[in-house]
Amino acid sequence: MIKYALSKFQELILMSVVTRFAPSPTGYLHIGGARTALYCWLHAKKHQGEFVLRIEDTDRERSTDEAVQAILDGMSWLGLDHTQGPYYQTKRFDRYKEVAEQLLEQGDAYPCFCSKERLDELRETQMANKEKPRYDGKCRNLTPEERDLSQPHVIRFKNPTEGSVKWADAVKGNIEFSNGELDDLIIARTDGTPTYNFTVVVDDWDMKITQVVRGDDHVNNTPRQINIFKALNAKPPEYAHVPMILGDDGKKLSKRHGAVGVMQYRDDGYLREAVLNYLVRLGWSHGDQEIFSIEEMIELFDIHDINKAASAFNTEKLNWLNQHYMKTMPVEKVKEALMWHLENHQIDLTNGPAIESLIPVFADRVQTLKEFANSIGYFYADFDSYDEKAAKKHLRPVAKEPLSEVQNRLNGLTEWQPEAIQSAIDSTAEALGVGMGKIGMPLRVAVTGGGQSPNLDVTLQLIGKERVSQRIDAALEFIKNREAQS
RNA sequence: AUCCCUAUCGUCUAGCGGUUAGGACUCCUGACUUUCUAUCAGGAUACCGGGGUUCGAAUCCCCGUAGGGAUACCA
Repeated sequence: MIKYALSKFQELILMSVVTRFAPSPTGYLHIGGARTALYCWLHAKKHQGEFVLRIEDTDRERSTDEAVQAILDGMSWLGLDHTQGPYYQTKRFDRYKEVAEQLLEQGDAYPCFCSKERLDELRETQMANKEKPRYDGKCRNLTPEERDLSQPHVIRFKNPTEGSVKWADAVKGNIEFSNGELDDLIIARTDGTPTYNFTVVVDDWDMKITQVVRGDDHVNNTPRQINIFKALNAKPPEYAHVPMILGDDGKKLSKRHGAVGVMQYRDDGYLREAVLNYLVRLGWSHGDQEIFSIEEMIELFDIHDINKAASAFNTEKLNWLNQHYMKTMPVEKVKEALMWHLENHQIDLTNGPAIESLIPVFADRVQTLKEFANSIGYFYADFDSYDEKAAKKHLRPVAKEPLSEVQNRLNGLTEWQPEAIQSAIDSTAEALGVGMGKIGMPLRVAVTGGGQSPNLDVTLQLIGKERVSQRIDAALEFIKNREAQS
């Protein structure tokens, strides 16, 4: 007990956890990035550590302010708040330059004067000879006299040629690369701007990142980065390379798959709780548990339990989770998320029942908030036409008598409550000697305009007594007109 | 071409040398029912292939196969 408490304590002072999410602002925050961000956030939260947001915008051609905003929006919608940053790499150029100088001085980097043309040619010959394309080190051993720094040049990192780089990846396990596979990568371009593999190392080092959680497309960059860390005499962080997310069809995620930007999920009517729960379970698990509150995620999450294999995104399961949360979350919380969609659908809440009373009755019949907003129009506004099929089937001359009879009984009610409404309907069916189907459906179509709705008792109650009576009148009128036409 | 990674129901996954291979989504059947749902109860479906190691392999090793990633003055 004491031993445990002590080690826990030591762990805290010895290495307080710092994770980072480091997207490049070339587009919206996509679902794969969101999951990576969630894992980073969870790991930091679990260990009461720091979560750094860093914008990797060194590629000025492709980075945009809109994309930065989209990423910020996505993160904040999901509630993945950072404790540091956002840092922008473009604001740290001086620092990168300084470190590059250091490497140059140490002899761990060198200027390279090879032209792009020569490099392209080199690559082509190597490909033709079925070799792995890589820089041949032409400028690696130039003498100081041979280096004319007034000429255009890049700076390359002098990668070790012998031995290998290995690390224990938190998700993939032991990985080893032979240095012979690596070449001397460019750390500064001709215009002096730093490149990715270099800035990442400097930043992860400066920001004291303890766990790098990122997409597994970075596995191949890791040995290069570790070598730079070594040259800088710095300790590399722990790496956790999470596999990518595939589309519904098992293919690489792309625009074809529809909702790939995180904000699109909000627009499509998903609750952030559902998206988070879905994402955490996609590629990570804790036994058989499917439902995780944010608190449970933080408590139970462990980067070592992340799955090694890529996983396909399954909208049906997301839908199920979304409905689950609509059914189980406090009504107030659901309402909060729902409001945006109601405004979108131009539903005037002043002209109908309290939206809170609709949430429990609709939560178990729709899967998204969008669908929700789409289904409740008749509580707030009169409709000017019926669903064609439903009307054809149920608003027929035979329905006239049941409709007027039930209207009479409903009008006579002193108490407009589900029980009373239900008994009015029941007694109508009984009095006329017909089944429920003969009265229920015409009534449903009359008051909702369509063939689907919650139970009639609550539906009628929520629509309101007066409105129900008016709509039955309208339905009777509709039937008469129809009779006259045929 | 080379290097790296991966492989359990259709999908997400549990499993970490001995299990009737478990759960969830989806699907099917039944119950409930005035519609659509929801709910409850059943059911179907999986260890990529081949070799080893072992008394015993989904699990460890090797070789294939398939998929993915990387080999940029992108990140």
